[in-house]
Amino acid sequence: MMEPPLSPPPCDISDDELVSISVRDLNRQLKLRGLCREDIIKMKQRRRTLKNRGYAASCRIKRIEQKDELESERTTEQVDIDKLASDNVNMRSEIDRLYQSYEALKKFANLKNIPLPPDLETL
Amino acid sequence: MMEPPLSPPPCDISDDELVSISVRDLNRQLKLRGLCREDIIKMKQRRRTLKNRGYAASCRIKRIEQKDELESERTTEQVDIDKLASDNVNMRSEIDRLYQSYEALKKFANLKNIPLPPDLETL
DNA sequence: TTGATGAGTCAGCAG
DNA sequence: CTGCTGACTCATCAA
Repeated sequence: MMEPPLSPPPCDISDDELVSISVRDLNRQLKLRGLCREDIIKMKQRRRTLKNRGYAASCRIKRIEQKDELESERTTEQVDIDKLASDNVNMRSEIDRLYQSYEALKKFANLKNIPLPPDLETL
Repeated sequence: MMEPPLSPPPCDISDDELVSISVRDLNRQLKLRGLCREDIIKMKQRRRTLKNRGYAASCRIKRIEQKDELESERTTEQVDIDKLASDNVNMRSEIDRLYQSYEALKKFANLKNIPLPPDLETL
């Protein structure tokens, strides 16, 4: 987007080269080409600025990724909740069904005047 | 942080005044003070820049709030999951307990040679 | 020095 | 014009 001034390169190193080269090699190149002190300082500043541009981009990407991650975790959790809630409903009717069966047996015993041992009498 | 140049105000309106005043009133003030065309343009640009500063701040705050919101929703969901899972465990043992009781009654009937009606015989 | 991030500036879009 | 947001620059902090 803002591929702006930064002042025209005082020397013919491209941005891509400049950011990827090591400081050591940069110094070597600069000496080799015989740049004046001012130009060397400018070149180093240009390098730092280019690096910062990259850092800013990473920072933005990271933010977006973290947001996406949070959202997908949220979605996953929602799925889990739905599953658990559905299991709960099923179990609740299972409990009811078992309870009714148990009560039916007790009622049957009562009808037939069959005494039950106390430990079977109660839940 | 960067409470920077923007060039010294070509006139004595403070930043706060300048951003809050309406365009209409600003024009009135500018005319009243008899500023030249250039200064008027500069003043309007300064106003736009100040507005942008505020917009940028809102934008950052909004981002943070949205992130916080996502995180708290995530926390809430996690609490829900824990509760549902715990209910689940309890119901599972409740089911087991009821099943054991039911089976105990049947075993008792069997022991006593009491025939059960078919609809009470099965779950 | 390197990398990350808050704040400010500008471009460009949407309303 | 107003407001928002992406990209860039700079200051500043941590490693």
